[in-house]
Amino acid sequence: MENLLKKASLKNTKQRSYILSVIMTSEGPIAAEEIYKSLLNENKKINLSTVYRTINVLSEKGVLLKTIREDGTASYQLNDLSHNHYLTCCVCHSSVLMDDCPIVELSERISKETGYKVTGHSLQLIGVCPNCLKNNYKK
Amino acid sequence: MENLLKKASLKNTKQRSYILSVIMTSEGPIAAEEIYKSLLNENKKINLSTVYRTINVLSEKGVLLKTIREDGTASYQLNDLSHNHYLTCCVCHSSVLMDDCPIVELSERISKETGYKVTGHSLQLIGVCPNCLKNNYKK
DNA sequence: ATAATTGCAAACACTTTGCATTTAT
DNA sequence: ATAAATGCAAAGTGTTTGCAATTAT
Repeated sequence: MENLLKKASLKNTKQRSYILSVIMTSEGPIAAEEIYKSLLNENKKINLSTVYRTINVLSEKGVLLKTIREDGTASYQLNDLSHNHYLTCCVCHSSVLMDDCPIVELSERISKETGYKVTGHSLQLIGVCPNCLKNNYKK
Repeated sequence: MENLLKKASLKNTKQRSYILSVIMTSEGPIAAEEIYKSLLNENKKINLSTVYRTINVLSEKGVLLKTIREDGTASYQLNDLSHNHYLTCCVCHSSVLMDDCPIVELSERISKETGYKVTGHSLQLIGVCPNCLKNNYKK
């Protein structure tokens, strides 16, 4: 964890390690407010701005992968090979996590085509869940 | 265009057709505010709320594909086979359009696995553009 | 020592909502 | 006729920012 911070050339503060540990133990991509509340629950005092600033810098540095949910809130997870994406129902807004990511190969191809160094991505599938299908798209 | 509205069982109002025509002639995914300004430029009077309400309902009905940009603003395009995705630089926030979409096949597989009817997706690659690479990630 | 980070409060930007009026079916 | 859509203004929500105080190197 200190490694991650060093790699990003960021100072190792207790707030940052709190934030990282929440992200690392989270089931899926997690939003700023959720990180914040999770820390308050553990009696780790922190300011919400600090959470925002930290996840921003970490995702700019490529440590975190930023995914924006259908409602526009940003969520974050470690930028490793085993990260997840959501499939979200556009009727009832429920989500399921998909268990793999199809973008890895694509990234390399696009890198060559554009000259960009591709460091991450945001992917989310939208659909209608079985339940809403059954109820004819009624909420 | 009236077809699209009928398919979504929505009334055919002039505001809606204005909005659709802007989206159809746009280069890539376009945001609410941009649609709004584009219409004002053409002296088509419309309210920003109407734009928001229209694109929301159209994307819920699967007519539009909603993509959320790295800054959290939602952008919209027709949900057809030839839609585009962005590759955005996380340092200077410049974007390029990628010229195809790798998600079509994935969608079918996920449909079978989850029971969801997959109606769309949001994909965006994040990276560092050639220029920012050259400047060592400095803005 | 000093440059980076944090907390706080205030500002911001995008988006949504309630309600009265207008419009398409 | 009536249910849906629009305009307006006001509120909401997630996020960012300026600045003084604190902290890691």
